[in-house]
This record gives sequence, C-alpha cells and structure tokens, in this order.
Amino acid sequence: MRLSDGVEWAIHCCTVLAALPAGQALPAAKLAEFHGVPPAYLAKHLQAITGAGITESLPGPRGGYRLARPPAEISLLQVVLAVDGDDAAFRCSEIRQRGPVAGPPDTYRRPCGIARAMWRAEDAWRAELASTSIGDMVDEVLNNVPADQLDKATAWISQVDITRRNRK
Amino acid sequence: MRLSDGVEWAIHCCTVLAALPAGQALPAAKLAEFHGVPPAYLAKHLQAITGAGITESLPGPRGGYRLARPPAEISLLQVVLAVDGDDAAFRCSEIRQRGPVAGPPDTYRRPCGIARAMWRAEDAWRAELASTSIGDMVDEVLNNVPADQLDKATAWISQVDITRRNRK
DNA sequence: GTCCCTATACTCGGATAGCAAGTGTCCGAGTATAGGCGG
DNA sequence: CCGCCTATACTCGGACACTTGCTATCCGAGTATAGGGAC
Repeated sequence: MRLSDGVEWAIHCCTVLAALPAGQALPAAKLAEFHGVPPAYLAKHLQAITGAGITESLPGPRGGYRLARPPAEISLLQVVLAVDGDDAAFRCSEIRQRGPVAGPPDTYRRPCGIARAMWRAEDAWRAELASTSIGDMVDEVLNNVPADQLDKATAWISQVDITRRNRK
Repeated sequence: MRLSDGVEWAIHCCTVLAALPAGQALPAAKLAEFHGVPPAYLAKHLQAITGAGITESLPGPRGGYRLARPPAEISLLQVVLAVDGDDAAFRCSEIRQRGPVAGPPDTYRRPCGIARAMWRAEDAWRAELASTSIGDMVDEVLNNVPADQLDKATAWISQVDITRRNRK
C-alpha cells in the first residue's frame, strides 16, 4: 500500500498558500521551486485539488493558485482524497462467491465480515485525517519552526512580484 | 492508495484454515480452488504469511498449510503487513529541506507536522486492524452464514483426502 | 508375518515474464496586463 | 492629458511517453508415503 507522493506536495502547498495574505495567489512554478519538486508534475496535482474545490486558479499574468476556503475549513482528508482518489484501499472482490461452494447470489446481500473489518479500519484513518485541518498545519509551523527560518521563507516569497497579485 | 488483492485472499485463507480441525493442513491448490483464484499467485502470498510466522507449511504428500497459532492470537494487522509489506503508506520525502529557503540540516531533527499527522492517521488504522483477529472473522462467519452453506463448504473440504493430513 | 528399502507422487519455494497505474513531461488555449496610439 | 485598442507575456489545462511495482506464472528442490521384496 502506497500513497502518492503528490499528497505530500499538495498538503505542503496548501500550508504555504494558507500562510499568504488573504486573497493573494502564487503560481505553480513558484510553489514548485519553493519545495524543490518538478513544476509540471506538481501542476498536475494542483489541478486535482482545484477540481475538488480546495484551491482556485487565476489564469493570466499575476495569476496563480490560492485557497478557496479558510484554512481551518480544509481537512487533510479532503486534500488526500482529491489527489489520491476517493476509492477505498481495500477492495472486496467477493471471492466468497467464486468458489465451487458458492451459494445463490441472494445469499450475499451484506458485505462479508472481512470487508467490513477492513473498511472499519479505513474509517478510523479517514476520521483522523478529517479531524486535522490545514489551519492546524499552519499553527504547527508557526510554533515549531525557528523565527529566522520563517523570515527567510517570507522574504523569498515576497521576492515574487506581488504588486498586484492579489486581484479579485 | 491501493491495497494488494493478496491481502483479501490471505485473510480468507486464514479464516478457512482456522475453521479446520486443529492441526489439520490444506494444500495451496485446494485453497485456491475453494476461493476461485489463481493457484500460483495465491501460493506467493501464502509464502509471505508463512515467512511471517502466521502459518506453517508441511512439504510432501498430505502436506499443506495450517495456522501456526490459535486464530484468536492472529490479528488482521499481522496478515496485512505480512502480505503488503510493513512500510508506511505515507512517506515523507522531506521536501521542506529541498527548497531555496532550506536551513541547516540540524533544523530538521523532528519530523514535520504534516508527516506526524499522516502517521497518526495510519496508527489509528493499524490499531483498528490490530484489535480484530482471525478468530473474530470465524465467529462472524458462523453467526451470519446460513447453516446449509456451512455444511456445503465443510463437505467440499472433507472431499479432500484427509485420512492422515493432520500429521505432526 | 515383519521389517526395510526404493521408487513415486505430491508439496512447497524461489526465480522469471507481463501489465497497469503512478510518475514525469510537454505544448496549446485563455486572460489580465502594459504600452502605444488617437482623440 | 485622457481613454481606447492591440500586441504581449504569463498563467492554467489537458494530452502524451516512461518507469516502478503489482500481477501472474512456471519449474526445480525436498519429503512423507506406498508398495514391493528380502528375511
């Protein structure tokens, strides 16, 4: 079982976007450079979270991505599902119906106990991710990252020409 | 994120093995036929859980696989990790250290909050799987599967020559 | 009749191809901007 | 001097190759068995 690398990138990007002044956008290329990841591939994932309504995109010069909602209202689960897909990790292929001792289809109305147990575990995973927001991630950064590091990052982002990047 | 199909097969096989008389073994080919899955591929996964000490194998005629421990002492988590590998689904690639604003390596002694949040969710997933055992799966089958279905399955397994299949 | 030996058949185990999904990249469509031109 | 228009450059968006890991398979090593033969 493996989670796409894009999940990590997307969450980091959302955290950075959440730390920007309200309404300000940042291009995908800058986000990629900031994190040291391939720009074209990161763009793919930014499109995914934009399609899910987590971020919104502004085309044209001075455009970019910005959060579509307050950071506290974006859960990690929403980002993960947007990037990685909302399919369950465990997929019941109903092998109980495939053997020589299989009964009539009507016998298998309810999912088998194994699938229910696996899905229950996934529900616990989702619940934990749903209870954590991008806002929590921002708070964690502000509390644990040294001040000089924060200043350094802020300065780098400011070097991007933002004169009018926070348009309607 | 996707879990290997072998996980489902392995748990079903363990459940069947748990329902056998104590000490009795069943060949991989019969387990595959019972579940309607490719024999050679199922064998691969049975090797995995055998290597993890969940099942044990008996070579030669009248051999096969059987549980190495009581069903109640085998958690679903152990089976899942044996088949799918014990790597975490979320892998932190430390992109916070890769940008132009990265600080000295000593700054990043502790894992970042994003990785911690993701791993916390995985811990919840593992805890749920660890609290469910193969014995629970057997109980669920005995309680929810119609009696005639159980008889049918038992009869099919008995058709396998078991005269001396439960050896030392 | 009992014991031993040998040939057999059955089992697991690891090494080997095939394929799908994730990974990585590129170029085209669309838009706000900035400068120049006319009034 | 002010307003409009056009060309520009920058942005996102979807379509196109490549690689890793899961899927699927096969053949060889090892063993308990079953039968036959000798004592």
